[in-house]
Amino acid sequence: MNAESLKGHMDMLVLSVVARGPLHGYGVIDALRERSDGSFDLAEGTVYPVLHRLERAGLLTHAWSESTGRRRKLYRLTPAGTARLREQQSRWREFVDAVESVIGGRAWPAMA
Amino acid sequence: MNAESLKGHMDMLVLSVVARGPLHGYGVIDALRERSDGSFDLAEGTVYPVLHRLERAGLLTHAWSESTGRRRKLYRLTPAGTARLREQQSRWREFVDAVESVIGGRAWPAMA
DNA sequence: CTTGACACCTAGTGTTGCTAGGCCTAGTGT
DNA sequence: ACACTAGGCCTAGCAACACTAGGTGTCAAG
Repeated sequence: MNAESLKGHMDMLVLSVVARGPLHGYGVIDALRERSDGSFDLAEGTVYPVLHRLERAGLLTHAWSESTGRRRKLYRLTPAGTARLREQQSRWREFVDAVESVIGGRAWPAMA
Repeated sequence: MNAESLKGHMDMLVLSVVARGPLHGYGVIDALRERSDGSFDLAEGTVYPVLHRLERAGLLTHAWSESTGRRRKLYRLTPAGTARLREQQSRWREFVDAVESVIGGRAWPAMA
């Protein structure tokens, strides 16, 4: 999957998977890879900065977990995060519709 | 429409409208605005660099037109541009599917 | 004779996802 | 004992990109 296509949509994707239940960084990566059927196979260096940014923005909070002896930073949505997710999903629909109507619309046989 | 969402998709959008027939810069802007029903209302400073980049990449060529007394740079697709457009559209489908299955998919496998 | 639409252009900015590294612990070989 | 992998966290710097804010010039309308 091309890197650039993700720009501007990462927040929504991360918020989406965290919305289903508390997750730590690695868990977010796994969830995105699995739910996208392998399409989104992100590096840690991609995901961690996103989590930090979202937390700084007040959309996520974290709590440390040591249960397994391994330290994990479990993130979950704040109410603002839930609201933002809903908003971004509706923006996403509009975006897809707009793109589809540009590339999809009927036209004279594309030539050249 | 948020700026960041467009990243990585501009090329496809511009190629798409030019594929319908030769267009100059302003024409591209108009076409995108109209076809997207106002969602994509781009500034010249956004579109011109894209056209130049696409031409440098061999996906577009231009010819000057002076017919109306106004100089216009009419762009059209090269064969490579047509191929790239097709490829990007199929990538677009995959991208949309991947995103949808992340945000849409049903919640955690109730998992026993 | 100024205003605004049309038509072109570019240097610089801010955001963003990625690369490439680093640190630490737990388990698995050998 | 030692190496190696996987899990888990992190950040500095890079490159791409869309946008801002400016510029030049023509033409029609008031």
